[in-house]
Amino acid sequence: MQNLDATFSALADPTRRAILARLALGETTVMELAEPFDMTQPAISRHLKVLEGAGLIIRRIEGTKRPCRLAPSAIDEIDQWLGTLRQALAKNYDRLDAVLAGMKPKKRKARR
Amino acid sequence: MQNLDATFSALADPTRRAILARLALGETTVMELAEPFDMTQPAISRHLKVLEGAGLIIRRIEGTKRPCRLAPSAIDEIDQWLGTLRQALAKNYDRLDAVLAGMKPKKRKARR
DNA sequence: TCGTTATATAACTTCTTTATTATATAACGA
DNA sequence: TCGTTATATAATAAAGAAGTTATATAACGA
Repeated sequence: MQNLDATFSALADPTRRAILARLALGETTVMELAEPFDMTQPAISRHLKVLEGAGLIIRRIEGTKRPCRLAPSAIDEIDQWLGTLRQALAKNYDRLDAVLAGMKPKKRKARR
Repeated sequence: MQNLDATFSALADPTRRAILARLALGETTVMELAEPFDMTQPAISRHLKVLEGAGLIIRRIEGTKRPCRLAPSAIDEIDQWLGTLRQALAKNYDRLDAVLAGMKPKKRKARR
C-alpha cells in the first residue's frame, strides 16, 4: 500500500473521475473518452497515462486503438485505507462518547 | 457531493494522510502534530488548512491552542463515491465474466 | 505589563501539473 | 503505396502546490 499518493492524486481531478465513471460502463477507446470533454486529445491521453500510472485503469492494444478499462485492484486499495481510517475514527468516537457519557472515566485528564 | 476535488487532493499528500492517521487516535494540537515531521510549523499549519478546507478535520479554539480532530462526514463522502464506482465496476465485470464464459452470447460480436 | 507559547499569515522560491500546439508513429482501408 | 484514423510524445506556457523564513496576533503565566 504505497502508491496512495498516485492514486489519490489521480482521483483529485474531475476530468479523470469522469473518465473513470465512463469506464465503469465498459471498455472505451481514447477518442470515445475524449469526445464529451472540451479538451484536446493529447490532454485526454495524458489523463489516461496518469490513471494508468496510478493503477486505476488498464490498457490493451487493438490495432490502432487502445481500449481502456477500469482496474479493480486500486479501488480495493483505497477502500482498505479508508477502512483503517474509518475504524480508528469509530473507535475514537466511541471513546469520546464514553467520556462524554461519563462512563468509566479511567485515568482521563492525565494529559501532559 | 461536490468537493471531491478538495478531498482527494488533500488525501494525495503523505504528510496529510499521516496527520489524519494521527488524528484518528484522538484530538491533537498543531504543535503536537508538527513534532514528528521534519517540517516547519507553518508548513503543518498550511496542511491543516487544506485538510480543513476539504472538510476532513474540524478545529476548535481552546485558549491559545487549536485542537484538531477528524470529521467523519468526509470519509463517508469518499466512501459513497467509491461505492458507486465499485458497484458499476462489479456490474461491468459480471457482464464481462458472462461474456467470457460464453453464457447467453446474445448479440455480441456486433462491434462496429 | 512583559516575555513566552501557540498558531497564522505573507512574501517568496521551487517543483509540479495541466493544457495547448505541433508533430511522430503505426495500423487501416482503398 | 497513400491518405486517413487513432493515439502518443515533445516543447512550452500558465497556474498551482509545498516548503522556507520572517513576522503578526493573541492568550498565558509571572
